[in-house]
Amino acid sequence: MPELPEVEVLVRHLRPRLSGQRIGQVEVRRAKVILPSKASSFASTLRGGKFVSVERRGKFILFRLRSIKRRDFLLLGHLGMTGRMFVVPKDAAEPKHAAVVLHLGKEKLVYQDTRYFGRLTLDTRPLERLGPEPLSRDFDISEFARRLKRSAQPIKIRLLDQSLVAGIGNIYASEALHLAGISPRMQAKRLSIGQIEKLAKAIRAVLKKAIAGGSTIPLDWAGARAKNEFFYFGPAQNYYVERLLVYDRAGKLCHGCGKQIRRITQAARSTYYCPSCQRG
DNA sequence: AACGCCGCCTGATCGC
DNA sequence: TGCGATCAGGCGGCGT
Repeated sequence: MPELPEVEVLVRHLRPRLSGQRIGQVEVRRAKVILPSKASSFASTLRGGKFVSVERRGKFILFRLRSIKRRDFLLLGHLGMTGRMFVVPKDAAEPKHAAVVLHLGKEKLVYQDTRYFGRLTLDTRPLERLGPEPLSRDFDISEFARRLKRSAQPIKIRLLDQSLVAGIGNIYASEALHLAGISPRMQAKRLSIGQIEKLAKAIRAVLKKAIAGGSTIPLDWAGARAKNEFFYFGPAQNYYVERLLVYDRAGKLCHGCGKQIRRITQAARSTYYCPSCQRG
């Protein structure tokens, strides 16, 4: 799942490749990903627009564009479960399930999404619901604690709520809880202040480390040819999946204590943890 | 208002 | 071997 680190790595990759480029023809191959815009208005709004900046907010990609009339507006991207973005030469073959193609002269930006859960849209309302950025100063521990204190849900489930903290998904929720030594099953309101502080630190540490390690996202489509395409990072040196501590490691040994990692299901999602290192 | 559950999608895997 | 059934999972929407 593309989460904050994957999106950050992708944004850093796209930024120099897109800034200053002007959009020509706009192809919407799968209309649902641009909802609620209509294909015609989406295309006419984008056409002629110039990329001014590429930023990240939570798991969203913010493309700031400047129209011919020098009016700035945002194009919002979300990768959902299986979304990818590639800047490739204009004549390059396209991957299966290319949902939107923005032509940029000698190149093109391809938004590909196997399951079409993602978005590339002019509707910026989803940003209003987001909680603080965990890697910025906006991430306030006392507010984090206050919100956790009023929930009886397991902490793992709470961490997936984007209005609590923006950008954490299924992978890094498990990873952060492991690093903090907290059981994913523990009710949010039962965490001590000490545990909450430890968790906040762990969240930041895990996300930073994943960004530095290149996260788990393939940026180079030509290189993404492994059996499980998502877990292949083009240039082999940045292959962060191998450094995940618990995620997708059921039955394998915990690096901390040597006992087996366990997989459980919470709210219909897989959670991985070490029952020995993460008690409570 | 917190919380559980469904539907959206496709591809991988499972069961017969 | 082949083919249909099942499952995964971010997130919005809806009902309680």
